[in-house]
Amino acid sequence: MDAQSTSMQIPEDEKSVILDSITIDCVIFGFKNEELEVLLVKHKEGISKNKWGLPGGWIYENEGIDDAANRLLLELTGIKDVYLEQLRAFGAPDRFPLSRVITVGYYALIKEEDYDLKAGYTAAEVAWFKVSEVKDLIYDHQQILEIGQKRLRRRIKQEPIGFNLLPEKFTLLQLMHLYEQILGYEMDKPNFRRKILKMDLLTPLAEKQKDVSHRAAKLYRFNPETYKKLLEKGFNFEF
Amino acid sequence: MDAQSTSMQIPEDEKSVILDSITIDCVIFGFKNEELEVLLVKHKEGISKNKWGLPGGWIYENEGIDDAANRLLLELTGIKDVYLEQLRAFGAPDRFPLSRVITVGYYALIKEEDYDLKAGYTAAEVAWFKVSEVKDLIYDHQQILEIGQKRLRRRIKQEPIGFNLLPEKFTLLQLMHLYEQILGYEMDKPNFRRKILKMDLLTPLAEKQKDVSHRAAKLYRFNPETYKKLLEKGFNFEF
DNA sequence: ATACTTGTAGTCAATATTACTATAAGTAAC
DNA sequence: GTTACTTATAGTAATATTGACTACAAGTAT
Repeated sequence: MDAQSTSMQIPEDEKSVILDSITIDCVIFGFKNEELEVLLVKHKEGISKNKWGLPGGWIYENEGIDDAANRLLLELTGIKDVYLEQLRAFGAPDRFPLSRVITVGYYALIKEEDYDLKAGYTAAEVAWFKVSEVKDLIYDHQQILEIGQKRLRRRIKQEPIGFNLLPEKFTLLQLMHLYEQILGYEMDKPNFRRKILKMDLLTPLAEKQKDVSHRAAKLYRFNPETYKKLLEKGFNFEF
Repeated sequence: MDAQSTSMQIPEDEKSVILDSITIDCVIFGFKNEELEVLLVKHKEGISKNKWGLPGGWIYENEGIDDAANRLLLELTGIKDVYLEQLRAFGAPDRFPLSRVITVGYYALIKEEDYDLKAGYTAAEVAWFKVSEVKDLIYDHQQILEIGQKRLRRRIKQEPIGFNLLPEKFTLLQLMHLYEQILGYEMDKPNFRRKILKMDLLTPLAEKQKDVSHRAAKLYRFNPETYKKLLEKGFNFEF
């Protein structure tokens, strides 16, 4: 979202407290039906009317950019304490056609189950899209999305951040599918299982999957203590 | 370098063509005498007079931020085509005391031998410092430096970017020392040699080291073709 | 000639990876 | 309930990698 695209919505007296040539845009990833998804908003006004783009907004003058990104995310999705990391600044001189605006890209990982579409915008304006099918976003948002995907791919190989996309309880196969989806290649079930279990990162639960038409798999929970230890020591999630 | 700190140096008629609340700051790494170094400049005017900070500057209104970073680097060091990558935007509301300025951090790797200190500034204003000894930089530059180090540490484990810090011809031990310096731990010589040679990333030269008071080591050159192949396929530089 | 320093080669046990096969535990169809 | 089907989970075996070493080569300095 860029300054001019929706500036009519901002009352005059509020304009003075936001920075006017820097915006924030968020790539919000979710995972549903074995597919990586991204949350997009449809612009209502301005030159990008009726086109889809990344959710974003302005930074208040007394607010840090990370704080601004967290606030925008809360305003949009109604959830807080999500995994959120800055991608980088995007500043091609012609990235926004009406004036020189630099945007700071962020990417977030959320559990789709926790998220209620109606919390912020109405359903007509915001929706999940399969990442693989997204195209023709406004401005340079397609590029920001790509950089976000690239970052996610890198991160997931070194930190178990994938857990932010899954429900609390999940099966090993779900986790493996998440990895396959993000990394873009297939894996071997027994090998994946062995490697991830040896890391001692998952806590097995007494529970099992329900309502599946085949042998129910054991459910696991992510073990944050081991995660911390592994982070300090450094490790490799390559499969 | 922030807007106000040296604003007196900019003629009035040039002010209009730069962006006024965004700057660029560069962490320029070098490697000399087995130590990782960083290039700093001493501020001459403004509130940070006589204090050391990262070299930086403004972005022209018709210039992309990556272009601006490359230009600033050329102006400062006289060299181009260096390894340069954006770190991220730094935007704490109080990072610059006089006004709200967001800076975009970059980090560069250069071969110190290629660099002539006198090309840009005079020797009194710019100097190399051992990274381990740098402290009390202006504003949030200490943080930017740390983030730069962290990024370098990460990158060097996945891409052989270390070559950008070494001279064209180098010995295996020099390369290993570079890794040790950046990663902060010691390595085993025979094992390092074996692993890196197997990657087929180095081209052995007929030449040997000169003027050393011990057995001269063979010199190697970096092989860019293998590098490309390895990058596509993905690999691990962990030692 | 000897000590000393660094380069380079090689060894070997432990561990990890890869590509599998095999079996267990369920559901669904007949 | 027996059979087919699906997914879960266990195990195996060849191969490659790692990590901690030893040994020796090739120079310099005394």
